[in-house]
Amino acid sequence: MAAHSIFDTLNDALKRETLSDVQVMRFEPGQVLFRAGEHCQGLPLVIKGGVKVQMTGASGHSIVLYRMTSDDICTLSIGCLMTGRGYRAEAVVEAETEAAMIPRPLFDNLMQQSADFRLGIMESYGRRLDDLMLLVEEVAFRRMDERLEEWLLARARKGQSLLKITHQELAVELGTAREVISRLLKELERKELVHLARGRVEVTGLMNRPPAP
Amino acid sequence: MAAHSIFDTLNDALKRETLSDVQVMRFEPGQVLFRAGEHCQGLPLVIKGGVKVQMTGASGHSIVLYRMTSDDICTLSIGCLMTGRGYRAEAVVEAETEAAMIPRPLFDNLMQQSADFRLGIMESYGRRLDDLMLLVEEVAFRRMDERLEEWLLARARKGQSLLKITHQELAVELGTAREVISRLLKELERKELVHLARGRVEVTGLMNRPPAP
DNA sequence: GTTGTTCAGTGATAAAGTCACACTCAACCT
DNA sequence: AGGTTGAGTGTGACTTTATCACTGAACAAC
Repeated sequence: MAAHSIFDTLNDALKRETLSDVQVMRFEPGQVLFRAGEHCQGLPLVIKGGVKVQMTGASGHSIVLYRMTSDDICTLSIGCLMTGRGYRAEAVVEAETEAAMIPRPLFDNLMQQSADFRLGIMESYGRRLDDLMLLVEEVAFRRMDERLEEWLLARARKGQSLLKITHQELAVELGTAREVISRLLKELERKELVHLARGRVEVTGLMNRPPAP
Repeated sequence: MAAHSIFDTLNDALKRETLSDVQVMRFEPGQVLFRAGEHCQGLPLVIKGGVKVQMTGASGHSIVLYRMTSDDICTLSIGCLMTGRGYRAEAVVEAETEAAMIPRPLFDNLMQQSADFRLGIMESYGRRLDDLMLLVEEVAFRRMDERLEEWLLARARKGQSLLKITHQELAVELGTAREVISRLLKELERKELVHLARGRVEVTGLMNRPPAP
């Protein structure tokens, strides 16, 4: 199934209007799309690249909530745009990203004119809610060693098995403390499932595990 | 600010059409609006009452995700309706509830015709995302004793301080095990902040605490 | 009453989070 | 080159939370 942008569903007139109103921006890894507390300026639609959305608790700990990739619209921004409240999370660019910034009037217009656009937005929202519900369940009930193994395995499967990541970053991925990750990784190394180096985790022996449930 | 239904924003023609298409249903406490795995039949809009939405993990443990009250539309159902997937959570009626069941065609129609209706839906979604993000943070980073105290305090403030609830139910509210709640409550009783009885928690000494952050 | 059933209490143990600090490696700077 | 710096990692000691396996208490139905 070829990925296709939500814009492809628009008719020619709408597409022309969209192209004239939309501002395409480029972002480099590490750049911050928005921070907690800031107000929404426009609605980002990721054309290509990767952005992670994470939030920081009162304790100072952070956790990655979800990721946006090609053709994802930032549902969080819709909420901020509609209610006028500030962001509760922050978005950090991971891979080189192109995003279309949709101004509010254009968004309103598209919502009114295109049933497919509406459907796309609703589906995005549905997926985000699902993601977050799943995350709540994970964080509340699942064991950290399992979650870590699954995370590493998922990354290793799609891409190389040599991951460039620090223990601290892994801790933020799973919403725990760095020490916990360090100890669990040591344990995995003892079982010869990974090989560790500074800023690196090489997955060596997890590959024939049952996939995530 | 008087609560007003999202329907009040509609013009007369739409309101007439809506009233003829919508089926108002009544639910008693304990009834289940939908279960995990089931497919969505129509979009519930709560007119009055209270419904809790909770999910159960693979471990068999449950956690309350959020609640719906007057004028809340079930955003979870929109997602199911749009994507055709089954529910991931279940909805349990807490107080006697009246809800309008909106069929898909009417929903599509309203989304097309009314900007205010669209705005209302978007705002609902925004609130749900916010709720869930906050919940993730709570579950991931906050201490259980604090969360329990805050939960009891919030309930005690709006209503009577004598709560009819079991330890098991409290455990589901906070997404933990019953034993944990039992021990924490015992500790609170020892500090003379609550008084315990079978199926009851009376909040006696928490009232002059700092409100939730 | 007796008999179930739901609810609550508790000890033992394991997993996870917190705090404090030491060590290691790589980059940068005279 | 040697030294300094800072991010990244390892670990012990301790607390909090989760899990397991029970026991007993309160209530309802018979």
